[in-house]
Amino acid sequence: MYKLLKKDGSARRGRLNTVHGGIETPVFMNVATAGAIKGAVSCDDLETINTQVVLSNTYHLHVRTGDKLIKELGGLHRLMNCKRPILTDSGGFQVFSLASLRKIKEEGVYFRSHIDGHKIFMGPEESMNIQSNLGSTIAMAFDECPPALADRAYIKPSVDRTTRWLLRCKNEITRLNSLDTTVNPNQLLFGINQGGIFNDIRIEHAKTISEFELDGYAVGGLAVGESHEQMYDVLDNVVPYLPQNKPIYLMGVGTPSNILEAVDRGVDFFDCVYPSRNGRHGQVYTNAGKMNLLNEKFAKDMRPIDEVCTCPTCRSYSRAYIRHLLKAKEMLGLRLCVLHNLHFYNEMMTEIRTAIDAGNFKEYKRKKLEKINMKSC
RNA sequence: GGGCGAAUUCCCGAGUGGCCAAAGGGGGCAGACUGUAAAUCUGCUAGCGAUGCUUUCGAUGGUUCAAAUCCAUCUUCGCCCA
Repeated sequence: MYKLLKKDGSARRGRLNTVHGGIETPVFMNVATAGAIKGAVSCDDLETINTQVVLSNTYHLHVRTGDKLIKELGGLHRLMNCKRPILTDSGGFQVFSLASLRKIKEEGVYFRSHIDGHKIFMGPEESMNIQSNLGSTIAMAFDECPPALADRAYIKPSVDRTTRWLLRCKNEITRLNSLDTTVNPNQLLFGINQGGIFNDIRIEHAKTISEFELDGYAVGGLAVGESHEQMYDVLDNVVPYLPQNKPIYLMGVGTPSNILEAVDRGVDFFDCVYPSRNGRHGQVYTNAGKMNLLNEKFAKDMRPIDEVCTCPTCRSYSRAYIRHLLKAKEMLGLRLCVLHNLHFYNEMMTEIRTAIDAGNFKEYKRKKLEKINMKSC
């Protein structure tokens, strides 16, 4: 399945083969929570922005429009007309982000729908069933993502429960994959390491889940309130204890700098709402730093967002035009920014892979960080 | 020609003697956002030597300790009658 092709320091070049095609790593997955990348980006657009993997969400698709219907329609790939691998998050993050609307129990989590308030129960088996119905390429284990600042007394039992849930996830997906009615009987399962910022809990948990022989391992519960230094420290400590012959996924991260630092610590998979959400809010990434296109200084700026960018947006449109569209609240403005940002991220991942292949990742990272942290914008 | 009504800070609009530099929108300016309850949220939006001072509610003059608010005249804009 996963092939580690080359190491450059701790940075890894690899390939994960799936039934929906190969994934060259390190990779940034483009977030399409509710079955679409927000900003009117279609699966056709993925070709022009170099997307390899799409990420969707168990909870959101279950609540609307329903995983059973999606299965009936042939699965999420068919529904979205997506020809690339799709990873589905398990709903574990919603245990964190919908904290005010849920109650955690041993059997699972009781949510109140953020749409209409009705009660929803989701445990490991439910999450696996939903993800199986969606037929995603990679399913994530159902975990609890506790807040970064939670104390030891909260984290320890939470992590232990996440471990018990992982066993239930594995058993359930094994059962589901064996049924002849399954949309994607080759669905992969990634487990998730937790432990807050407590390295001893993290390491112990990493060792435990390493024995589950999963298809990949994620580090979750980061970038949820702790500092960058704390996050990097956790990675330094935990990544070495995860199976090195499997892909390693840092969930929900992050900024371009975060990604460069995490690749340098052995991480292969990433996802983050930043490029899409920030794009919708007019903030775009360039090789000369971040830029808020809503700023007045771009009103007469007829240059493309990034002079060296080859994305569909930069090939045709100016900062002034996009600023105008954003001000006029035209959907096209959001779309152009999202396309640019995703292209920027995906392009950076290509550069990262090229650098690792060439054995000069450290040098590449140093130069890239210099560029993207420039304040000239 | 006569009658009635209205004029508020960039715009709309509340306020009808002191708690008013003046609600609330909009617009403008800036910031935030990390497995997306997020095309969302937050802050600022008369000026300044700034826990105070100055100028401001169509204009001018007046009443009052105190006026965006009361009075007079004027100007402009609506509506109605001729």
